[in-house]
Amino acid sequence: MANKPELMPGTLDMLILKTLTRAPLHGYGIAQSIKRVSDSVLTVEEGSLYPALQRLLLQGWVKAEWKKTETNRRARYYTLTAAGRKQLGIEVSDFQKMIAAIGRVLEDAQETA
Amino acid sequence: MANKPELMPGTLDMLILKTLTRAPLHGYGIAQSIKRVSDSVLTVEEGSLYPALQRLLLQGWVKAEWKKTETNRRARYYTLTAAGRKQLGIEVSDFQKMIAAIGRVLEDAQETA
DNA sequence: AGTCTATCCATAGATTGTCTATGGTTAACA
DNA sequence: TGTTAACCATAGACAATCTATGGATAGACT
Repeated sequence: MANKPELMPGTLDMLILKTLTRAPLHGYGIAQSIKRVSDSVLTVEEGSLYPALQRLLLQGWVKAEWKKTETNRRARYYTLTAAGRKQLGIEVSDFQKMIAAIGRVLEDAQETA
Repeated sequence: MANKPELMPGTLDMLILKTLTRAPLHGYGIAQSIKRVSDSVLTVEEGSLYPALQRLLLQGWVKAEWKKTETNRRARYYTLTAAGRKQLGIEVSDFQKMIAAIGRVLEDAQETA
């Protein structure tokens, strides 16, 4: 309870998949992108990122291949698969449903039973 | 990965605290209220609820007392404390910040680096 | 009288997903 | 030469949820 999480549990896979809709990226780049786009509110630690990528690979939602970066380094690039794109849709929809429901609880003044 | 969670991890304490801003309630009633207000999207299982209430008690965010319900049953009523009210404010604010950040990632078309 | 359902409490153990901590390689630059 | 940033990855700790279990009692129905 001492430290605030930098991420909402359960949303990481969705964030990664969404990030990959724009272009294939390596792990490090994914983490940077999420941080940048979220104005540094969301920070993906490497200890969360790489296990998550393994999960996504296993599920077949992304595929990976080793390449060279523009800076001449060896890196593993991840690409969204068709199944991954579909999964992203499901996750976004579930997420928005959840958020809306939580919103109803937070905003509710006095509901009628 | 087979079953979707009925709750977003990390939001339960907030939902409970919010529910108690309207009136003191017993555990069972809290769960019912959350379910009702959220149109059954959010379901708090008893195995999540009671441990959560213990946490909240320990933190001093709620206090409890045994009473009789209108239906003449023995139940433990929880009341929000001043500290709990403050904590709720913090959690809501953090939550909204997170949601906004996730929204930026999900909506983003093409950001400029 | 007996049984069923809903109301109410609570804990134990499994599971999941995050975190921290660790350890490694290599390009670029001071 | 050493330091930093870019990259990969795993192990183990930890937190929060779930499932499963167990119990008690009021009220309705048979």
